[in-house]
Amino acid sequence: MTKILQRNLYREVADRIGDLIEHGELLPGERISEKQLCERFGVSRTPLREALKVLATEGLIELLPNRGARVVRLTLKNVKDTYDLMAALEGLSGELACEYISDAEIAAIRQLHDTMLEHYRNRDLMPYFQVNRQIHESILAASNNDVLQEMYSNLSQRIKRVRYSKKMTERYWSQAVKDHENMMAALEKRDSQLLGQILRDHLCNKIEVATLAGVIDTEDDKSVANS
Amino acid sequence: MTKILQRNLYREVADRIGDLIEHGELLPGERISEKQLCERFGVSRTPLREALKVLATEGLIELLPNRGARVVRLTLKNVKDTYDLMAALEGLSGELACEYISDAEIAAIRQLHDTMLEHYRNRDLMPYFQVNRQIHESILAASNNDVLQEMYSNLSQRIKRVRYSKKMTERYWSQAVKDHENMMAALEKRDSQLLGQILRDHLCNKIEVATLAGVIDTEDDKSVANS
DNA sequence: CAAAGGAATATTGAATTCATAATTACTTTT
DNA sequence: AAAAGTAATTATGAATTCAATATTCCTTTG
Repeated sequence: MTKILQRNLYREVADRIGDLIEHGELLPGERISEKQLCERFGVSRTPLREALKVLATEGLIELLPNRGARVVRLTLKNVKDTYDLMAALEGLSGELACEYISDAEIAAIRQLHDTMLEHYRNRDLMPYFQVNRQIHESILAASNNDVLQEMYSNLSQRIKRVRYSKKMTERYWSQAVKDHENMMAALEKRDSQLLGQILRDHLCNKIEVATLAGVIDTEDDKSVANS
Repeated sequence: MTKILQRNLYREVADRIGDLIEHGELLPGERISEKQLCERFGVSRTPLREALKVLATEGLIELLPNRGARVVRLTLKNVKDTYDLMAALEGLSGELACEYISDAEIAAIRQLHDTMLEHYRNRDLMPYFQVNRQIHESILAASNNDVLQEMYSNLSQRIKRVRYSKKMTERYWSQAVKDHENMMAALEKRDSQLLGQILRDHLCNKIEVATLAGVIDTEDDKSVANS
């Protein structure tokens, strides 16, 4: 309901629609009413429609000519494809990071790594996820490849809705931690090939069909809960 | 000058502006005049501005608030980053292709491969490039990953301007052909790890700084020729 | 009562209009 | 004549208006 009065209106609107999608206020398959969103954001249809076109390009919504916009339905295949792609990108980020990363940056990641282990020992799932994400983001940042970061960020956006709803079994979790031990070792040796390989195969980058079955968008217009 | 009268106007306009960029009619750094393009395409500013926003999202142009749009300047780093990324994507496409490709599809690629060798023997550069591209596209298609294909296509678009202006030295060319021999063998064995590795390291995916120095966008507004 | 047809309504697509910021051209001053 | 300041012009940003396509709701017909 808060009125937007910033410059780059279309980008602002696009971001806010993105938030609505992420938080499940706009459901997959459901028609997106331009009028409704205009009123909600307090803008005219011009910047709103620009935002819709941008979001369609980013792959978050799809535009049906003369029949409005709707949130993209995340099929199992779609999510699997995205995971595969993100794994490849993470692999590349690891390879490049080894070439460019400074000792200080490695030390910072080592810090994060140890913190994460602490959270694992305490079985603090949410803090674990948080620090885990920070580690991967740090490696990505160290890759020194802007295009890579942009692409990864876009893919991340697309599946945010379903990503962190994974359930962690004990076996799964301990394997993920082992992967991270190996990652850390490879990074400290600056072994780009090895780190690349580990990240490409890293458990978190491999989709677990079973764990996702429950959060994938269903056939009918109303999606299941996806918090 | 041909008037556009199709539906999905903004997409049509975006594609045509993309063509103008590719063919060097719009130069990097140069300000893009909305009025001029509107007159050229015979459309109003509304769909044109939508197209500009989409092209900015696709990374072909950049929008400066209140100061218009301009074609993205391809720096050496930018192109290198894109190449690295595309190499990783090709690697993934190879891995996935090995899992999904049919015997018939392999046979088709073998055909292309042999044709390409013929062009190499005759030193027919352009036909060689053409068939070479077809091979890579076939593998990409066989990967059965739509998200991957979409992203590859976007990256490809971004650097089309400078991509096929590479000069081929004899040494470079013969190595590229050797790579292809190995690719073909890995594919026929459906050795996903091997094919992935080969494609990631494939010569054509590694930027040759020297060969690109001449075609990269320069500092001044007028770019060098890029045909 | 179900299905088909057709007006009424609502929604989208695109042009136009209005407001505001940037650029250019023209003075004025030193 | 060069620099600075100011008016005129132009370009961009966003709202509004107009046109065309879908959708809804009601009537008609079998």
